[in-house]
Amino acid sequence: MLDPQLLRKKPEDTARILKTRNCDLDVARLQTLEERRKALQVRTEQLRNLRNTRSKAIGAAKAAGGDADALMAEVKELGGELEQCESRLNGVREEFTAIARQIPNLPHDTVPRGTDESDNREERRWGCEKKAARKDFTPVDHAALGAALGMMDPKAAAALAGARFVVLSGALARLHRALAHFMLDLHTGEHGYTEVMTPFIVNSDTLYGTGQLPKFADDQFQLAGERGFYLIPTAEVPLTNLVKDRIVAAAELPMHLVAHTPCFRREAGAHGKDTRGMIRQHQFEKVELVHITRPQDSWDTLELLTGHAEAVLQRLELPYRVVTLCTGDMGFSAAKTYDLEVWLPGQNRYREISSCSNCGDFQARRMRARWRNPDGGPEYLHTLNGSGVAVGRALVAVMENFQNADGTVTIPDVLRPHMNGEERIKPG
RNA sequence: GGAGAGGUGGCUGAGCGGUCUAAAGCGGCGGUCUUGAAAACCGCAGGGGGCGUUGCCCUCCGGGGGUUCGAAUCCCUCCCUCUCCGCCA
Repeated sequence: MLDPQLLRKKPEDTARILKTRNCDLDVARLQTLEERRKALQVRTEQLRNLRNTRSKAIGAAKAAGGDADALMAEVKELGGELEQCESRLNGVREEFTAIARQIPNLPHDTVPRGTDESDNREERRWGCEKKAARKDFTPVDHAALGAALGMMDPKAAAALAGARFVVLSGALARLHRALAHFMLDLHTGEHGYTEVMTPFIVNSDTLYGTGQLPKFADDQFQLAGERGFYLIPTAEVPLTNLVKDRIVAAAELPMHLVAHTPCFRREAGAHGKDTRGMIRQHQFEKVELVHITRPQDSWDTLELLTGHAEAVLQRLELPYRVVTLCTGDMGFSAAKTYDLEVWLPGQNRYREISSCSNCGDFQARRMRARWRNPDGGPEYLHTLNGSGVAVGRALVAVMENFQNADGTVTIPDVLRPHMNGEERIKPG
């Protein structure tokens, strides 16, 4: 959520910036609501003050043994007007917040303006020599490789659950696990993260905190029943919400958290997209990095976080590039996002494998997550998150980049300790 | 699943229809004393919001709803915690 003061005091400026994010703000409506709110709130508080003082007078009169009938009649009448004012005020407030909670975060000054991914700005590339060196045969995609190895079975998964699931087996299942373990070891051992294991089911309040609700309800898997449970779409949700409704001590900051979790997504708007292979699944695993920082530290932290995600790809020797998402391509809660796109020879293109964002105080405001600033009062925290990295897509990338002409897959050096020291995955 | 007990400020914990403007203790901050520290004593301290912003006011006792002139206190409901029993990886 944006600072409501921004919407109240500078609606035009805010609307102009939001326009670059394909978001139209109804400035006139907001101003009307704000005028009504002001008048109603002042009146409501006056009435409440009157009621409180009169009610106390009744108590005092009764305690003194006097007669309070006249006062009681007066306060009863007052209560009627108060009730009316309160309900009108609530109506105005509800409409205001209903609008406010649908508004995306404001982009940082360094974010390129644009409408879609073609306007994203490439920052750098890594590993291109390696990419060029592997042109001695025509690479196939991971789905074909996996099928030939006999270790990747979308048909079996379809029979179990439906489309957009996969069954892995043998060395490929193990490689998947090895990737997750390698990433966790790297982030906890060398990058200083604290490993966290969280619920994979959360309530609606938690999803609201990170911005998935109310606007993106269609992307979530909701569980049947009255409890309002959802499967997490990413570990960003439980990790970030660890500070929900808290005022954390300065000494606790910054927080660096990592979790390996499954992620569940409806992929509601993606019919017919990436139907082959395991690029886009309803269930996938991800190692997620979350930072909770003081406001003054978040921009440096975004660079640090992105570096940690890049380190994963570098150790795996996977060619990639870093792009800054343009205003039109950014996620709802982000102020700035770097995507890491890994090279997939089977598709002959770069595909997203990590997304690192600084959300500023946007999520913190929704979560009421603050810290005690020694120089002042409580202040909203800044939150960042990044994939470090998507495990399923990392498996795809390793398979396609490390494939050999004979259909085998060489195991990257850093994964071999997790693979019984094996050097290759062969059919069998 | 059955039975019961609870959710009050950073923590412990009193209050159970009207000076609650929430006792008291601990912890915290400031001061007195001291070479320094401790002890003792004195004082200050929550979050959110509004407005005519040296100040005044509203709101918050797990969430929501209700009763009442008035609710931390009574009623309904949901959530959470704890104890005992049963079941269970």
